[in-house]
Amino acid sequence: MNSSVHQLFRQQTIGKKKRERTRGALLDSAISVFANKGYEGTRISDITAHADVANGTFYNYYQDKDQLLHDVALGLAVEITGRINEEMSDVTHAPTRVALATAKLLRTSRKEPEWLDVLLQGAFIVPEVQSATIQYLRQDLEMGVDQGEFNVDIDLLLVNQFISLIRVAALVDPTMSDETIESTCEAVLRLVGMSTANAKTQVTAACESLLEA
Amino acid sequence: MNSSVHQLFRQQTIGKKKRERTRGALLDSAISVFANKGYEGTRISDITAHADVANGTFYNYYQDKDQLLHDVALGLAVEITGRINEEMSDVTHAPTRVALATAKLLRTSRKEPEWLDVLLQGAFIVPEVQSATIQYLRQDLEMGVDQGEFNVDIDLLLVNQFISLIRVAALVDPTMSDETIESTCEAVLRLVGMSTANAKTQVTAACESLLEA
DNA sequence: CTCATTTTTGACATATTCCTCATTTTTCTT
DNA sequence: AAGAAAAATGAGGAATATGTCAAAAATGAG
Repeated sequence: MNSSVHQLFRQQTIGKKKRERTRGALLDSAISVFANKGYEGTRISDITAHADVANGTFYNYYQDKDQLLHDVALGLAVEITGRINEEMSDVTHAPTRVALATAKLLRTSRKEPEWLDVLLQGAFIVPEVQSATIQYLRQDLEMGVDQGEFNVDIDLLLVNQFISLIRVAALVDPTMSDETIESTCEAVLRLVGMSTANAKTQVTAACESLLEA
Repeated sequence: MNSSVHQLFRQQTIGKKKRERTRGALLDSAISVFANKGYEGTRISDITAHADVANGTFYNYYQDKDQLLHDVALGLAVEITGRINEEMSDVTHAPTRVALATAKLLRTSRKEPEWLDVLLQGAFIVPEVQSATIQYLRQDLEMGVDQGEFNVDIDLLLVNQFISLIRVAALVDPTMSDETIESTCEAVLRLVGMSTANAKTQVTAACESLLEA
């Protein structure tokens, strides 16, 4: 059991009391199991087995799978969007921000495929996770419209279209090749109304700045 | 039980022997139950109850849920793509074809929301259904490139991006308002590299021709 | 209408998962 | 290191699902 590499939540609970450490183990295990079996397909016992704890231990922390998904996905949302936003704090050009954020997100998915998978599962099931996920994206999109770079109405449908393009990348190419990342970045820029040529230019620039970092 | 309105498969088996009629009832019921509970969430007993047959009857026709999903989704794919293609046999302008096909598909979803839902579930689970779904779409996309209207590489990723935009429409707005349909049509045209303005024009024209029909 | 054939039935044995809780084990403060 | 509090345990009862099959019912060809 517990062949995970990530240990996101366990990292966060080192030094804390036993209660928080076990919770971290459950959350980390949930990431792996949800990603591999899908939310519907996972059994409570899958998670406890993966976390190397007894069956009943689960119920000391959560009442059901829903609550666990909520915590896991929200934790991932905070972690991932937090990281990406921090790294882009000095970028003010909306197309660059969008291309960079998309590329960074997909890069994360290459290193930790389970994270994006579970985050997106959560975003489509738990409203609160959806809000958290959408929040920053919507800002950048509206910034792009204000800057005259994006030529499209920003509404709930568009934001969801955007997210679904991210999801498809992970689905079609789980290895998340550079090619897939670039194609996806270009696609999201076209979606928001940029020309193919313009999108290509932006993505090339953004990806170069990624390599430097 | 059996409050369905569609009866797609039962229509196809009127006059046939009992065996085919029962199979049709199971297939129609599967559409409703898969759509409402999701593939993973449905139990064999949900389907037999909905079809007003005994539990064991299911096993006279299928060995498991997978086979049923295969038949249901493939049947829907054939039915839906067949209808749409027939209605567009005289349209040779690729952007018009793509806008029209998208609008027609989403119109179908407005009248029979369960059809598109189950078709797409199948397309993401059963490879054969995915092929059947992609087939015509890919032709039209390549035609658009040849005609110099679409400015993008047609690959598996793009086709899946296209399909995911369809799916999002059904997810965000299950009532499938005219606004959602038009927005989605415009989005798919932008995805394949058309300008926002150009996409709008094409969609307006296509939707007008829909109203005439 | 007859009756061989086809189809349906539903109780049942098997299997899975959920969730509880009395007991045991571990933690960690003093 | 002691011992009260916190946490983990896992056996087992309740609930639900699966797949089988001998018997009953319906079908439809002649």
